[in-house]
Amino acid sequence: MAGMPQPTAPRKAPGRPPRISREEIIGTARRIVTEGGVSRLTMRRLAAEVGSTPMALYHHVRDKEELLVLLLDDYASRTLRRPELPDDPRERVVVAATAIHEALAACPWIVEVLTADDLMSTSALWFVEQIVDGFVASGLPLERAVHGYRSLWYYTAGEIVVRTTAARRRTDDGRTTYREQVFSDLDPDELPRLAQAADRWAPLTAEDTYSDGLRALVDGLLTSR
Amino acid sequence: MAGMPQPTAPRKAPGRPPRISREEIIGTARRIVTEGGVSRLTMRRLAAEVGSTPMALYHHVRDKEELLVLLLDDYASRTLRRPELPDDPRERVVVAATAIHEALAACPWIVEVLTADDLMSTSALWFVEQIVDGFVASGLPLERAVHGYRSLWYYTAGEIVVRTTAARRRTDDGRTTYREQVFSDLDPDELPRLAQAADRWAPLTAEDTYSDGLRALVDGLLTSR
DNA sequence: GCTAGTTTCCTTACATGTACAAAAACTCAC
DNA sequence: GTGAGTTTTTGTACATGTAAGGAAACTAGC
Repeated sequence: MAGMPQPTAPRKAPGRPPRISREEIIGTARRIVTEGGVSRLTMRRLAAEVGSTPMALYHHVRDKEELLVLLLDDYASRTLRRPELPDDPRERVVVAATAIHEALAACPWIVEVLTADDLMSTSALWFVEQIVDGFVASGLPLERAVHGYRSLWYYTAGEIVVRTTAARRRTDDGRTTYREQVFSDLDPDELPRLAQAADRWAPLTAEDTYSDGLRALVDGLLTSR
Repeated sequence: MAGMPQPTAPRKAPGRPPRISREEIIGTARRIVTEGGVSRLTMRRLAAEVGSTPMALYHHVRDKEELLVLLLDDYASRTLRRPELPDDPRERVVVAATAIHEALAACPWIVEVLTADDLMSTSALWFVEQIVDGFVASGLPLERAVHGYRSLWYYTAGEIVVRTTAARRRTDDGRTTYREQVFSDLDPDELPRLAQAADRWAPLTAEDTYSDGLRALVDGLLTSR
């Protein structure tokens, strides 16, 4: 039995044996991001850190965007913890959506990836299941339940994308933005409500109203017929 | 009167006279985008088309992102038409939000810019006013009305960003995505609802349910206290 | 005219994502 | 062993956004 192939794997695959793996790439990418932020994550740096060349990465990952999606899935799989769900199906939906939102809001990089059409990390599927099931248990037909989940996802992804981008713009530079300037000279005759709210606009839009809107959306989805 | 400065402008500004203007830049950028899509819009091409150099653009525009924001405002100002608004304040909100959504959905470039914290083109302010006013007229205090508008914006921006990105991914390549693959082998015991909906998932999520979700959100915002 | 000051523009340079093609490292059939 | 086939890696090259510094074109004061 001495001439046997490696005991761990029969070793049949032809071609040049890989020196790096997708897992290694993702792990190193995660380290780079947690250490220095997502802006430090370049294909060249990543390649250097795994001891390879930039183009070698492209045999394990289609492009940088896919790498970020994989990073998001990786992140979700290791931070998403299933919460205790209440019995009331409506509350179940709210709690599951809030859990997703909290996890995503805590990792504000990957905003670009949030534009994925779904949160389809395997570990996130449980949450999607709970939401859809909560809708069904509340009386919605399955089709409406899926649509309801979609609406929640639009709202959740939109909230995070909009808020983190706004925050990024604010820290980028202290220059008066075009938008602030628009608000300073409003015509109270043409736009009375906005003029009325003008000075309170910035603090108002800075408030965290995610759960308010979420509850409203869930309520609306469940009562409309 | 022969030695007078130009009749159009007294000409007092010191410094080298500009050869290009922000308006010219935006106009040319709009032409490039409408002719060849947003992918054709590079700083170098834009500079060439206005007869200048790339870096000269940066004296009229902070960076490419600001250029895109300006393009969006430009687009909004010339395509947003104020619709007839119904008397019922709730319907007013729905109609105004739908108008914004339609205009934005029709121009799927600028997805990146949609992540702006608001739609603050001057021409869009009227719509924001109608939404806020509709909420107030329905009995919400101003503060809640502004929050309501915010929720609508999250939902609307999220819908457009998610949907257009999904569409882009689909046309990019016909390869089986990771997400499709996840759905093909679901454990019906752990995720019964998803397994139940699995084969219908793609068509279901392709349906346009914006107005359903919008109505639900508005209803929820108006009935919750 | 000349100099100083100001604004706009241009040249050069760099970091980045990634296309393309060739080289390298392996398996298998002979 | 040799050659064909396959997969991974590498080297080179290009387009892009944009930072940095200097040149150019003007005005105002002398």
